Amino acid sequence: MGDDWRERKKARTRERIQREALRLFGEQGYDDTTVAAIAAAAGVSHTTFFRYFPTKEDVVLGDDYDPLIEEALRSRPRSEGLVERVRGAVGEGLAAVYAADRDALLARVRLVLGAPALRARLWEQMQETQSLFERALADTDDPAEVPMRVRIVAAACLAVLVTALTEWSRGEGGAELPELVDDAFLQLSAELA
Amino acid sequence: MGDDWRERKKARTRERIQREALRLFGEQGYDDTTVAAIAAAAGVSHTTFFRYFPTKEDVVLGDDYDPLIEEALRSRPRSEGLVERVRGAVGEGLAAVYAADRDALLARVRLVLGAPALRARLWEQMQETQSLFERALADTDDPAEVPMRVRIVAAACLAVLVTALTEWSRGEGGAELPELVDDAFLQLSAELA
DNA sequence: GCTAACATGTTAGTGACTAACATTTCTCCG
DNA sequence: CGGAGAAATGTTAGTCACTAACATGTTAGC
Repeated sequence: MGDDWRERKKARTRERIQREALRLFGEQGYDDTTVAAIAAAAGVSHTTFFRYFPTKEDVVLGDDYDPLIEEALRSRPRSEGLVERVRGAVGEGLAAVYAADRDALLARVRLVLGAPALRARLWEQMQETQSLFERALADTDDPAEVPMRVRIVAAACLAVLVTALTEWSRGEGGAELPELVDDAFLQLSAELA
Repeated sequence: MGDDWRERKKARTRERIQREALRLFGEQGYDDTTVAAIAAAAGVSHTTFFRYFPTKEDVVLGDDYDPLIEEALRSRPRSEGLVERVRGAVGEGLAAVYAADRDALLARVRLVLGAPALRARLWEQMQETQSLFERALADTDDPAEVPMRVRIVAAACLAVLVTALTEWSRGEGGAELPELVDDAFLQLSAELA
């Protein structure tokens, strides 16, 4: 039971660090906020910061959307085309996240796309997401079994997704994300018909 | 005329730094090679290194392929579909580079895809290439004028290109790059027809 | 209360990168 | 030829992300 208390305390510390970090990033920008400053604001030492977040980028980039999307992807009927399956699954997963966290999500996307260091890490993270897409679409767990065709579609879909996210983050409150994403996939399909 | 000599000397120094860097990267890996070691091997100080290359990554990532592809893209007939234009232009540009530099290119691609830090920068560079693709395809110089449809296609095409490059770099000498790239574009088109 | 586990802090280091200033190396002109 | 002035290079010292070693505190369970 003491473990519970410990875990709760750690979780609170983690959240405090993240909250202060995001606040400072918003106030002075990502690059101009040092890890030392975040640690100080959260009342911990910089080593503690790194014990909770392996890198400065991880404070912003960590999320758990992947399992959600994988689940949605795997449960799509195989009768649909590959792009169609991705479009459906992403739309589904997105709707949930979007309804709950729209504003926070927008702030985060803007932060990430605005800071080169974060953008770079985003791509790296996307690579993992893509690998997950591929395995889900190819219905396997072994990356080596994924056929080229599926890899190509997965790569293209992820790229389209990022394009929609970018558009959303730049938009002046005009279009909403789920709609933008859906449109983007449709336009990709339309282009080649 | 003295300027000529100066420029030539600078060019030689630059090449010496790059050559030593690539050699060391090959021997001990990217991460385990410090800038100080590269500078020492090239017989310069580390500040001089940074005067020639703004970052360690730039030693590997700089190339001049973009203007080549832009030229090829802009001179394609507008009657073709967007993907078709990209496929043609990339194929054209690639053929030239490939014929001259195949082995060096392969080594470079392997190095980049194998080192996370380099991979991250590659995406950043790709973003610029994508912006160039978009403007060329949309026949404009103003990024704001590029329609969403073109942005989507450009993003998808770049993603497909990288997928082909990845496959090539992993391949055991099997398929050759121009062929892989061409196939990849065709498979993208086929998927949506 | 005592002790062992665990979280945190301190200190010192590495490595990429920058800025300020000193030094060398040319170039060009008188 | 020789010296003024520019351009390239070196030296030094600093910042910042991140790591490792070790010390200190804090809690858990007996």
